Amino acid sequence: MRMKNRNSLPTMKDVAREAGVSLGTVSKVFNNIPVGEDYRKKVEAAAEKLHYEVNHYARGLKTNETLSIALLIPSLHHPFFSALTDEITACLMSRGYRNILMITNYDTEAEQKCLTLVHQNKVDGIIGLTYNPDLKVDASIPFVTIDRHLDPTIPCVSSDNFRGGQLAAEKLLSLGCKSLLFLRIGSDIYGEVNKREAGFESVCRERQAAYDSVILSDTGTEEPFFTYLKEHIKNGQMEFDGIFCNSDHLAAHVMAFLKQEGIRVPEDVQIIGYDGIRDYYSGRYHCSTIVQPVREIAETCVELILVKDRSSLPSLVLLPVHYAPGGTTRESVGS
Amino acid sequence: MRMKNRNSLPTMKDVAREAGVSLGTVSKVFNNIPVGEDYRKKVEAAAEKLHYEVNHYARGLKTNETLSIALLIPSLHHPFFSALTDEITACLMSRGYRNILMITNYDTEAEQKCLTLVHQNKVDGIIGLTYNPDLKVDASIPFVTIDRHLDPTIPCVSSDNFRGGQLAAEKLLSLGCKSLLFLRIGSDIYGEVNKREAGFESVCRERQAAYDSVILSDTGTEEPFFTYLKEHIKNGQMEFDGIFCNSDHLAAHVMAFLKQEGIRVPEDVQIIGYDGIRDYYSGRYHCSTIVQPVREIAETCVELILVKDRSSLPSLVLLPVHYAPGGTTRESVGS
DNA sequence: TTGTAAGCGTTATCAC
DNA sequence: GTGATAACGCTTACAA
Repeated sequence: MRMKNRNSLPTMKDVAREAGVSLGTVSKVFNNIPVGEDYRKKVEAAAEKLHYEVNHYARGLKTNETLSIALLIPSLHHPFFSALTDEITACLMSRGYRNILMITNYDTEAEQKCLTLVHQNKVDGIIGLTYNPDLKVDASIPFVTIDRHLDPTIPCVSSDNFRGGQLAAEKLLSLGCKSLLFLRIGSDIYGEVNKREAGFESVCRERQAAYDSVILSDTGTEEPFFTYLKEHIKNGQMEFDGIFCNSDHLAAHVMAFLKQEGIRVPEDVQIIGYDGIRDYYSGRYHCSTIVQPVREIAETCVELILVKDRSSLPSLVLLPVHYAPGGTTRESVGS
Repeated sequence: MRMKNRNSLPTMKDVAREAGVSLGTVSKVFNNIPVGEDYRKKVEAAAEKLHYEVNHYARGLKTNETLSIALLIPSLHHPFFSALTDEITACLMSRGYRNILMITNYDTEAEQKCLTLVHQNKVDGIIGLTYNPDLKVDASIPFVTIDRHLDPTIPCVSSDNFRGGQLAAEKLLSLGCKSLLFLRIGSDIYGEVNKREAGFESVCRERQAAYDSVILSDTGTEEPFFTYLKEHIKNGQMEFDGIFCNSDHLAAHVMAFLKQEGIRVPEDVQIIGYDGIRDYYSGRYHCSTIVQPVREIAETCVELILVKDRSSLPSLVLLPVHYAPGGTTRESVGS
């Protein structure tokens, strides 16, 4: 058996020689193209013997298919992002695709740079959870976004944020709250996530419930919330008795502040967050929350990115959310 | 300008034609091989105009370099794994490499299967945090493991587990503990992680402190610990006053159990865990803990995997840990 | 220096 | 159904 010049691996040519058939036949075997049964056997035996594996790079060069998808995600420190990444990766793998992971660190420039990197890599598609409102994406490569709209031709997958906001308001009201508050901090750019507020407010208005909302653009500090909250504490009594926070993360910070101010949760004020990722250590939710269907979001992204005919894709797919109690609401009271 | 047959992207040939130079010259420009200044200018202009990007697949086919590294990790739900993955990915990207992420789900077969997948993909190296004790790895491809030993020729990167165990014992003793306990649950196969116990015990013996330890193989339940602990509670009083848990995760479960039994932490018993990943929501440690240097581990893995001359690699690299109080120890007492 | 041409390991199009 | 052979887009001797 001849060794190739490099320390290199066997090629189809080697398999062909070993099996005593032609190169083309070997290729057909590995592409499930009909071939005489005896030939197939010989090829398979030879491949086995040589430990042959098809070279995806050579194949990709010919077919323009790489069986790999790039995922752009801001960070894996956020449990929602890491859960999403986990599910997307698993889902891709189960379909024979590889995930090229790119961490963008919430940096709009990094996002754009990743796209050119990925472009060089000739991936078959990109799934992106990004913050750059005017990300320049190459129309020639399949793209799916999570929570953000980039272009009407690019499908966006998200949880049903509007419904989530409604659910939160409905729940707080049914749990006996009389005066509601919505708190949000995050990116200024418009995304699906903004609809949480709209859903929340629609219920408040419909039921003629008192409510207020405070929206903070993402400056890195929640201080303004605390200033606001402080102004609304009179005689150690909170003016609001139900708070819907845009995320579980924000809810955690608000709870820490309230504790420090001597306001009890859920006795004095009930809180609902959004995301619904369970704490890894305790297995519990961090707070009562609107749970995002992480797996369904992941599966939908993967399905959409792999669709061959991209002429008639949905521009938006909304996946159902549900409410889960997590100790920051008084479930026994209302329902 | 001629359009290629497919909807395809410009190639070096196109750039060469556009710039009025030869194919080889274009290649040289993109590989930083000396070329006349005026030629370089022309090529760069043409590339810019055509939005040319080099095709990594074609290049990889020639050079046998793919600029991509595969990472095998059990899951991203575990905060330590997701933090590690985040850092490794960022580190790879900063060096112009891509991360092909593979989730193995703690499944030894999946681990092996990933390796063949990755083999096809012709990655330049593999970083693996795996559980399969007899993983068959191809010696021809650079490999670095985290926390496990596969083969003396394969570098293993880990935190200094022995020192971590020592630190935990030293800390508990200096905080006034008289009777120590070590608790561990996890994979049976021998890895660096096992040294936590040895370090802990070495200090206990040296200082002639009373201690016991309970080791559980990973059957999915911590019940036996609780049975054991229960047996050592007399009159609502715990026999041990200092517990070192193999992980923060285990510490969390032990704490939950103790709370349920009416044992107070840290008043009655002090607890130290291992890992030291801060809670994303509160920014705090989950417990007093031995902190693993996640970033350093990531950087070391990346450095080792990219080393060209693989003839003289260390077989083991231990990175320093430190202790961090996290509310489950009585810091004021001892130090 | 710059251009030319021979592969890298596949797939795909032909004749046979 | 099978076997040559020409691409795919690039790197790299080697020739000019």
